Amino acid sequence: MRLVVARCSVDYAGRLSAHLPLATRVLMLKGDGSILIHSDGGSYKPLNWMSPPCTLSQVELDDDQTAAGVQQVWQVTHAKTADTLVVSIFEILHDSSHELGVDPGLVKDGVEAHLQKLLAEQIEHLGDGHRLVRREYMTAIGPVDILARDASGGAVAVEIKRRGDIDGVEQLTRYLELMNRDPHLAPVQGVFAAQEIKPQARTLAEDRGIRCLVLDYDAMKGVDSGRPTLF
Amino acid sequence: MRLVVARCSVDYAGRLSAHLPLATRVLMLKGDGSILIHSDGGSYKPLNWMSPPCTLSQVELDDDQTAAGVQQVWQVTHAKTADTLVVSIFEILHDSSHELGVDPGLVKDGVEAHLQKLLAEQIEHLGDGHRLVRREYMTAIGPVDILARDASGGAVAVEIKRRGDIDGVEQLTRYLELMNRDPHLAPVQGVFAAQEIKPQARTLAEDRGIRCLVLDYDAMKGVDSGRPTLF
DNA sequence: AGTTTTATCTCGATA
DNA sequence: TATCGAGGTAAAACT
Repeated sequence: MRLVVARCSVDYAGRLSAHLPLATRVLMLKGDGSILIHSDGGSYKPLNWMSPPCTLSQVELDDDQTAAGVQQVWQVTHAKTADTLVVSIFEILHDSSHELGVDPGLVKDGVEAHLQKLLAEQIEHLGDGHRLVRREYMTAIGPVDILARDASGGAVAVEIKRRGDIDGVEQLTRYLELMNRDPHLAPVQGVFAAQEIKPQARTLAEDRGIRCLVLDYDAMKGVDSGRPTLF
Repeated sequence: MRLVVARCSVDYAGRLSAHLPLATRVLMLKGDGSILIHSDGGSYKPLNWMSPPCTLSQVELDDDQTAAGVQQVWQVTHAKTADTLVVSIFEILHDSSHELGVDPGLVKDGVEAHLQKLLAEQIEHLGDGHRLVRREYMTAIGPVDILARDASGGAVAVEIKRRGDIDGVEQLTRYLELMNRDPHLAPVQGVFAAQEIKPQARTLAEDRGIRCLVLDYDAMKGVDSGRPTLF
């Protein structure tokens, strides 16, 4: 990631043509070759940009550009569509590079968070006599969605997904390994709960002694907070 | 404009809830209070953000946060919707501020301009034997989009709109009145060209002897600059 | 100013 | 891999 603050003008030719007159702006050059041109306002959308996959190259200046005071010209070309972005730099006011590494990415909590809340409230879905210990039970490698105790007092760890895939089973397996080393918890029963569980995930889970539980989101919503559905 | 590179985690609560685990990212703080959180990849869309109008405030740390190694917590709250973005900063790797000034903004060759360009290039859409005199033909009350000559040399004035409404017909009528006073041009035939022509506009135009022409933008784009479409 | 349409849309999910 | 639909859509055009 390279951050440049510069007086520049920009020309884009692609799906449409666009031009940015000379002004001071922030240029964000990402590791994948893409570039964003931001002003000090507006929304998250840049004034102009080039999406990956693309390549940036520095262009030789012609006499007109030199006479106009241009110091550098960057040409960013899209690998597939041949869209081009030309940045004419008149003055660089700041220039720094930073190693960011790969981002773990955004975790969206919509239905999944709601499912967790509902199952915690309606813990009887796990089986008769179950009671909630806590949501987001913290372990060294992250929080387990729900920790409960069954009728005989045995620990139950629940991983909740909207769509139950193999990844979710692997995740729960890691939690179970860790939790089963804790003498206060072991033995811990695993429950993989989801609105829909893929056959492969179910096979893997059951092979590992993890119980699968399909949740009916709408039905659980209907008795949300103990208030039965009106319809 | 303040640029910060930091190890941080981010939580957003608004229309949805979202969480960004601890990682190194770029924080762009704009003059209007808005904030963008970018990783070193993806497209122009930030991982997370807050749009203006919003305010940023620094929050006191609680014991848990201090114990976890948090150095600063920023809370950004939207002025209207009360959406909040909480940035927990563990380490600041870069921090710089820059005066950018007001941006003159993007100049776009929009769709209407593009339609004009396309029709000028494909002037045969006006009819066999037509040839372009010039685009943006200047008159005392403003430029006519296209001036052409038909097969017999008669002047043709074209008004182009994306959506052909009565206003456009009135506008063309004024131009025609003026141009028909010019002995070098008169008599001038009017053509009202648009992607879509409203029935009222068509009725008015034809009542005034103005020809209506519906343009197929996509088809015209397909032969843009003489380069035929590949599909 | 409120509403509708567009977008260099982006982005995820699905067949 | 192409296609479809939603988006914290945002932003422009139109009523």
